[in-house]
Amino acid sequence: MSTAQGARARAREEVTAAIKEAARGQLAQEGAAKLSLRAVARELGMASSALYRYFPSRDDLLTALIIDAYDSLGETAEQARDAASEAPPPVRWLTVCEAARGWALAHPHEFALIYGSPVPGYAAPDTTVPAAARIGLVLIGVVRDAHLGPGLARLPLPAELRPEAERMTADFAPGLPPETAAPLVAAWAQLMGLIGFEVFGQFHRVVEDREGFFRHAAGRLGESVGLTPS
Amino acid sequence: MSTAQGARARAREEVTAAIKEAARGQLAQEGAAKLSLRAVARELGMASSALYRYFPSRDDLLTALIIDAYDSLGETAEQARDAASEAPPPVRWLTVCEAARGWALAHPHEFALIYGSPVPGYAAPDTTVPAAARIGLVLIGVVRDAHLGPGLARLPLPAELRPEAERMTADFAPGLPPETAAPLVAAWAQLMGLIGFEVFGQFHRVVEDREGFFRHAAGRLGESVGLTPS
DNA sequence: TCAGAAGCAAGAGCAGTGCTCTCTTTTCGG
DNA sequence: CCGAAAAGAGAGCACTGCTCTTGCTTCTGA
Repeated sequence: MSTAQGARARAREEVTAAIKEAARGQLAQEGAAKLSLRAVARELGMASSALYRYFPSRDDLLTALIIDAYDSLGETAEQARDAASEAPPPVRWLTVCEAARGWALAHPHEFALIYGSPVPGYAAPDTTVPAAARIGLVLIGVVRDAHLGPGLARLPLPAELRPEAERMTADFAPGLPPETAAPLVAAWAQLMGLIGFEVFGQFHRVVEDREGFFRHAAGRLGESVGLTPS
Repeated sequence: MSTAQGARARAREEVTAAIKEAARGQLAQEGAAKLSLRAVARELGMASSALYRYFPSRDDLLTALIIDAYDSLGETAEQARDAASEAPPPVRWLTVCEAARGWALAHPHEFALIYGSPVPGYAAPDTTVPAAARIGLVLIGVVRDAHLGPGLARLPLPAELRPEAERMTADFAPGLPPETAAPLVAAWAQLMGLIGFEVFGQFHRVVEDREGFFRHAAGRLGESVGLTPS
């Protein structure tokens, strides 16, 4: 945002970016647990204490990296959606899912940062929420497009879940039939479960044809939210 | 195993158990990242160096805790299955799923240890594999029972995934129709995705009726492997 | 314009960590 | 009973996050 607002502010932004860049490099090599402020400072040729002018603590640096990771994943998903804007919704759904998987495989430690165990304290701070929502919004958008067209199947909804489903649609998926809200949220979590198992090595000696397996599973996930293949 | 084999060996087992017990306590309070060997030693009133007679490194202690956590979850799942042995397979599936969720909510840090980001190095060592498989075997067993009875729906299987599906059934789900193998593995990963999202706070301000939402999602997960509700 | 305020960098230092080494004590087996 | 093996204790190394103090630079407002 507001650039060219004094040489000092620009320098600050540049140093901040450099710190995050170096930290991201360490993250990719060693993982979040071994990310060291002193090593980052060493790589940048500055005193470790100077680093605290930019991030008040190690956890704050990690939080910044978390937000960046959410944004990076979200942007990847958005690009995949836009690139497949001509395709029918089920294909677009699969494209977005595969883009998310590809991003996670390319950035395993960043994926672990956002969908693995939360490292700082216990729960992630609220500042991460908007960035975290991006990929969810992409998935919702694909389903909404299908609903506006003719291609969304109706799903059964147990009576006791109806109030929750209506609250969900009102909160973050307006214009969608309430029956799809819960399956959509579930599919979001399940998609990350599939990706996480692959990234974290849980499929070791279990799934060999990872690509084909994921295609199949993600396709069925799309069906579970009402996207019927042609 | 081999107890009463000399007082020395028994003392060793006791100390080993005490170390793991104290470590588990720290894990539950602070999380894996802040588990400190020295703090464990302090709590037990022994020198930190003495601890290395029992675990050659911090990561080895963590690995032991990982195996115990897998076993604890597996045992919980097995008990739930046995307690519902009279119920029809779809109900038993749901019972096992809910038991897994309950265990994870009761032991969030242990869940994070096994299904969150792998802490030591990158991938978990092979010694964890048998313990990790336990809950998977429970899920397979439920579906197999349904197959031996009349209650398993046939699923479509894309031709390009057939070899992989047949390898899977041969490897760890003999006697099951190949079409269910891939959905079963996917359901396993997706179940942990659902639980993980709830445990890690990803459903914050998204899902309110967690219990009902999970019931619904887990039930549909059962359907996705062919378990048709009565 | 130019002093004061604010921002920035650096170094020393504190408390804590994982881990290794050496030394002493205890315990077991032949 | 005695030598060997196991266990414990303590000092110490290199590292960590973080704080405090000390200078220096840049910006700002009277």
